[in-house]
Amino acid sequence: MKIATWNVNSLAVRLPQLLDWLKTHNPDLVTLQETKLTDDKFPTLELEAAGYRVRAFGQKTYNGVALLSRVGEPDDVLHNIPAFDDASARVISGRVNGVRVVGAYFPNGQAPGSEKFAYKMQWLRALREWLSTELERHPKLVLLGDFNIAPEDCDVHDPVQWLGQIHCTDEEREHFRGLLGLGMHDAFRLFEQAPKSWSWWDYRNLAFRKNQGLRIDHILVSDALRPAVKACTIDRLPRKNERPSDHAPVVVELSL
DNA sequence: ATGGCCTTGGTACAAGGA
Repeated sequence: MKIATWNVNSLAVRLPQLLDWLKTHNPDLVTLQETKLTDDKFPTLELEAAGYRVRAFGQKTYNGVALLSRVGEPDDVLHNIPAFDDASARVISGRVNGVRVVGAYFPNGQAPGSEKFAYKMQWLRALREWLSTELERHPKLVLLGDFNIAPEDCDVHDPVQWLGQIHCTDEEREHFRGLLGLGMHDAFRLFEQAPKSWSWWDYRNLAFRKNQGLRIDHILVSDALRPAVKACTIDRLPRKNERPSDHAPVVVELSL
């Protein structure tokens, strides 16, 4: 079973690239972030024609997430974090083949000390509390998406420049470790990886060409799934497209 | 050099992203 996550930065712009990528990689489950589409504008027919069941949770202009499955209809589908009132469409979760999949677009946070940073911290607290109960109900759980957190200095092209900056603050990293503390594992780090592996590169400054990026898109698997994890990779190729998303897809392979 | 680019909304440039 292959599960993928991709922040497409507007599905209206990136749909052809997504369809290409699905055809090439045939993932069983996909979560998307920053679709930036209301559900009535979601390209459901095109994705169904590509073999996927489609669940979208979006809004105008910003945010927006989706869950695609070609291994059966997701059930128990939830939008956002229950008990956390949120104006943004950030989380979609569903159960497929006994696996709870939680696809999330974590808040950006803008800058430490800002109101948006405070919202990010509240959101992260609510996510962790919800996931701790969710894991009791669904031991086989995958949390994946754009976390907007670079967990360690090795996930940052220039840790000195990024010291204390958004994505790299101690508070954000503490929350990431808190998620691991629930019994989750960063699938990418279960394997030997090339140094300077990023999932996001700034559109500016030729950052991709210079490989100056961050690893902020992640796939966390629960204790119960860890033995099943066979590989985890970041696919840089779509970043070389003519009008790329600034994020690359991340893929995990499970023997399920 | 407190920015460089891309997307949206809307039709000029501001906001947001990361």
